[in-house]
Amino acid sequence: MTPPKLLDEAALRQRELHIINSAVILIERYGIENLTMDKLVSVVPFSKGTVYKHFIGKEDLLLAISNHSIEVLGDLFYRAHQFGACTRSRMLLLNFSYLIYAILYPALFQCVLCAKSPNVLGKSSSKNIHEAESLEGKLMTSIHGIVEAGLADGSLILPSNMDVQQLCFSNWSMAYGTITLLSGEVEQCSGRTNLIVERELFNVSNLLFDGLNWTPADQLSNHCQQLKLALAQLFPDELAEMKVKGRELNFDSFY
Amino acid sequence: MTPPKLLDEAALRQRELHIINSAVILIERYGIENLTMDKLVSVVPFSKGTVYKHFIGKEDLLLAISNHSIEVLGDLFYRAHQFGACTRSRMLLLNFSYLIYAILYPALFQCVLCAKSPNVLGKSSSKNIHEAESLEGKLMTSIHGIVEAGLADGSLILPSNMDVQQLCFSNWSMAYGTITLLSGEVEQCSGRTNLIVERELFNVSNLLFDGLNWTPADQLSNHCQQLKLALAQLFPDELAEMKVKGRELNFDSFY
DNA sequence: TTCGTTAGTGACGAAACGTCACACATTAAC
DNA sequence: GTTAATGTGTGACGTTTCGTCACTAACGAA
Repeated sequence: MTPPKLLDEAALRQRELHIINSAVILIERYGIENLTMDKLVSVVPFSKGTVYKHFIGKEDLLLAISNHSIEVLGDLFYRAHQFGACTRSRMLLLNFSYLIYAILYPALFQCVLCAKSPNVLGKSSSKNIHEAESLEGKLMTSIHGIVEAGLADGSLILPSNMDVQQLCFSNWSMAYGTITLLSGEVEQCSGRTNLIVERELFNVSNLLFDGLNWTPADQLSNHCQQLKLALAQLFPDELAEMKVKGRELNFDSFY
Repeated sequence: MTPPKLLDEAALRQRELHIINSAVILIERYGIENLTMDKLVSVVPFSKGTVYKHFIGKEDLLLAISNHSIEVLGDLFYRAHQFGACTRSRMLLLNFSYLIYAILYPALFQCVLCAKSPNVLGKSSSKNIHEAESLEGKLMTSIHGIVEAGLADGSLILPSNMDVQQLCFSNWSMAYGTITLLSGEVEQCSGRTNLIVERELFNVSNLLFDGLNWTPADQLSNHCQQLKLALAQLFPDELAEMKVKGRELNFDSFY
């Protein structure tokens, strides 16, 4: 007796996306802290049992959303990576693509942050955990690519005590810290009233690049103007979406 | 009829600390994801109603733990701030005190990270939220102090397009990102197998300081040796505790 | 048509949260 | 000492959410 295959991969995948999208909408509307499986089930044209066929639990669902989000981010990174500009500019663009992402898709960004907590990882399927690892690796390849290009054309020289991975991580952790603390999705507290995330990201990035002697270390006003133009070229749709949302990047307050 | 005051502040505060400490022990043993109010109540010599007199809910308790943790961290920062060394070294020491804290008190560090999520802040009492703001401000004063000292003695010059707060934030976000991503408490995923948190923190800090032209930019091996000695002087108890835990800072793999 | 397998369902039990009606303690007044 | 009034402490209980599982429906092969 041959076990019949009734459901194809594609349909399953599509249903999974449907559930994920519905969950994201709920998160956008009511906040991630109020997402419950019962609410999700009531919104989705499937029963609880079916939803639990796809995700072993609420946390597994969150991780799946996070993975989906990282794919979106990966696309932005890739575009920055292959843009036609000097390597230092491209890395700056990549950092700003991260910021655009955090501002434009706050719910997704939040899911990614939440998915890093042991709370979530500890209760997720190994399948999704592995996928998360793989996807994050993908993100890193864009960063690696820019660094390698910089090393190749001599605009960047590896510090004697660091390898490529460490250098990539420096940039990543810096951008991560800045955006996480200032993007406003992690609710803001103390005296940060005068900090503007786009300006600080610009400053911190350039400080790091200067520390690396990454050339060309343009005059700052040039650099900023250049960034503005490149972003308009690289992420026209995203910038338009931001305009609709009423949260445009503000480059005027830089000096 | 004068309303009688039966309970003094001190007793209340002491009981609150008792509850907080019990919760921390539960988190250390079973993980933050498995902390439940029922378990906590069963461990503590008070009833549920009493516990809920102190904290309006589970999230409020987490924020209270976070606040308590930030006090501990504030002490480490303060010691780094007033150490007798050049300002650049002191900032590096401060960053490392942050790392020591994250390694030594993983449960506390985790609570602080969790408390930043809207999940928690959205359900906490305004009293604790305000306290969180105030405490974080306190942390910042140690960082500010070092920067101001550097500016005063000329070892650090403010970049033309940045103010003191922005400069402080640069260091903070950088250290935050590095330690958060690598300290191992936020569960690690992808190809970070070759990254060693103490080494990367050292590198990223120095890159940032170099970008700022923060003097003296010692020869690296010197700087590292100096760091090791200063840490032993500043945080002898903490380093001893780390030894007991079997997780000593490893300075040998730096080059 | 029948049988075996797979997909889908939603009622249900377990677990956790937070509340509240009540009990107990303390002080003030007489 | 008794009573009244208010502060403090309790844990059983109602509610919400989670995740399961016994059952039904749908489908394909024989």
